[in-house]
Amino acid sequence: MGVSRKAVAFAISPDPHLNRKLSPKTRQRILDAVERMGYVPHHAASRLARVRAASATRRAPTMLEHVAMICQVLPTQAVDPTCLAMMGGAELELSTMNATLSFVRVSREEDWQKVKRLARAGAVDGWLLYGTIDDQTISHLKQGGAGTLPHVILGNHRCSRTRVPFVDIDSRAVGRLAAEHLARLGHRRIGYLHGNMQYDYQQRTMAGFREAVKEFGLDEDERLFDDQRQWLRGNVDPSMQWLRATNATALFTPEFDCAAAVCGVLRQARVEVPAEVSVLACEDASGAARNQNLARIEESMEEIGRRGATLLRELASNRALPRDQQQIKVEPALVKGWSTGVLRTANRMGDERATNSKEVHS
Amino acid sequence: MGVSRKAVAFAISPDPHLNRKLSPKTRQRILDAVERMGYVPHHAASRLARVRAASATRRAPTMLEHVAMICQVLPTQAVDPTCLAMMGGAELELSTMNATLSFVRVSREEDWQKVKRLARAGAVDGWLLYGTIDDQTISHLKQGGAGTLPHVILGNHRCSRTRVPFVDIDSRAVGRLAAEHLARLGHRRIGYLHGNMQYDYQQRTMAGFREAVKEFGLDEDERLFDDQRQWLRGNVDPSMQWLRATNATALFTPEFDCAAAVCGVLRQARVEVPAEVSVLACEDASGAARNQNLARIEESMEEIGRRGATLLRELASNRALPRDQQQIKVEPALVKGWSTGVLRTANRMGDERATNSKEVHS
DNA sequence: CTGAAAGCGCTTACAG
DNA sequence: CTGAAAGCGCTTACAG
Repeated sequence: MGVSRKAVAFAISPDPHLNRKLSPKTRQRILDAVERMGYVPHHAASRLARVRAASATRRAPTMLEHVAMICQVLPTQAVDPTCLAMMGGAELELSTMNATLSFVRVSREEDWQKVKRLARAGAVDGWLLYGTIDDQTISHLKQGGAGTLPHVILGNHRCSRTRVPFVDIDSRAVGRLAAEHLARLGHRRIGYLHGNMQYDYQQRTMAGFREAVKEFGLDEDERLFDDQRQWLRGNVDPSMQWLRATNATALFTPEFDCAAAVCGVLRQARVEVPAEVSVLACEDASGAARNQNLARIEESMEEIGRRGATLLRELASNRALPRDQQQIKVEPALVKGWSTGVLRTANRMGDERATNSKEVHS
Repeated sequence: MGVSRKAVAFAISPDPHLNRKLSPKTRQRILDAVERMGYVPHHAASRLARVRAASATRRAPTMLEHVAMICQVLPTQAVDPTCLAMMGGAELELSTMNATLSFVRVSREEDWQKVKRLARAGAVDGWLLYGTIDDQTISHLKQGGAGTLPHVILGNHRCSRTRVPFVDIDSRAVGRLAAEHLARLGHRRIGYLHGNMQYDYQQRTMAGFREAVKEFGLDEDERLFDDQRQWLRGNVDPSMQWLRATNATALFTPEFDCAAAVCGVLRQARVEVPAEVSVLACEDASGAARNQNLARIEESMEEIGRRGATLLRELASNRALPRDQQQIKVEPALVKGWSTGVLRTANRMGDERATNSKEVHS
């Protein structure tokens, strides 16, 4: 080939810094040859050899090869689509850097031994954290000697420390977006069917919604906020009483997979969507196949995973990343659908039957 | 400590064969000391050193340290609770052997490069396969040089080769169990609300059901088989027409998460469960928190993952495992709940209103 | 710019 | 049974 062993090492190195030491043309020639021969460096060998380099230069390795996703969930809670969507996104991103993603479930105290073990064995270069993450989780991570490795929290968390790196949905923007979209369609009385309000994101979503309601001069009426429970249970009568009493012309459901139930209740009550009442949903963007093309605000759990992996790589190579770049908020996106429409002048419920309303379900 | 380096290596080796070379007492003493000092062998180093041993003895390494779960799903299909439940089970089992589980999503043809790379890098000791697995998947696996590693298919697959190792639910037993349970309660006309019947497991479930219907001398009436679609959509009238026409006194819903919709339709039609009609569901055992304590047949996806990991370990250490031990069927379990009851002599629909029927929903 | 050489932290065959 | 020693396949500092 006429190239040195070192040049090959430079070319195939996952470190772009080393790649650049070769001319792009030479590098490509080497990569082609390597590809042709199907050569892949032995993982354990390169990892071991790099240990020396790391200790010689007295800095931690800057490469992100093996990432473990720690899912801290209750022992009973096995099924969690959100978690898998984030894993999918993280794996997608990591695979472009030839890195792998391991899954580590932590339910009980002693499960942290697994994490400690991985760290001490030098088997992991960074952590992604998902689930009920709080200060205690982080201190667990530090204890095992795993704290010298970079970590990023995915999604909601309850850490009080200000410098904890995370990627989450911009929940405030979700609430704002909802109010804005419906306001633009002329709605003034928007019903807000909220969840249990135990979580931060629920509070933030509502705060963003209230802000926008004020900003757009919509009706500020506390009665417009209702618990989603009655609707989820399919209790038609109380739901309809509330709807009539509040005179809401649009409904916003900030929790995933709630809008379908709401539409079901409205259908049973023969309330036409969107002619009489508009419905705006929230969905995970990757669950697109499931929904019924409702108008919705999409929050991409996959994107959280992707961005988490990217952030982790940056933290691995540059510990002094500015704080605002360590705290990433993923923007939600409004996706149009059949279930919202322009406010009609007289679409208080029961005042009229819309003449050319669309069929509400497929 | 007064023990040799070799003794320590033997004691901490993940290979039980080596562990046994020491007296249990000595081994425990060493393990305690190791634990106290928090020593964990460097992963890459031990892996590399073992390469020599493997090539010297001319056999593949028998240890299962790193397992990758290949999820072959459509690019759009990100959310899949079943997959995560299996991963959880596999990770649980693997963690007891100090092994890790990586997640590799394969959606497009070129994603197989990732698998190939992992195999060539010697980074993986075995594969778990999930998703739309067929003969082509297996040949993909073999091509990358990854075929020398053991693999186990989790759940449903379409491989025609007879010796493919897998762990799956015993679907036949699901159908049998349903018919048996309802027959014992005195039911003779059981409605079967089936899915799209595209998959093998759907065919097998129905076959098992038909077998048991014959065995228990229940009514064999083709009209008792109905597509679940009308019920899932909440179309009350056609569903009720079918129910009245068939005179079914019990309904079995073999697909996950279908029974709740069926109960909803019955509630709307004011048909009391179980006084007038019994409902028997199918659920993932780990999704227990979700269901409403319906009578159900539980299929444990987590168990599939666990057994898959165990089988993989056996394959890794013993390639000549008898075929019947490579093909594992996990037994479903009947879980009692409020939604099935003993057949009343006169509980044809509408003949009477049960006097002391239970409240049907929480 | 290149090549030979040391060494990463283990495992294990081998000599004592 | 024990200890010293070779070597796994890489990376990279170093001498040429």
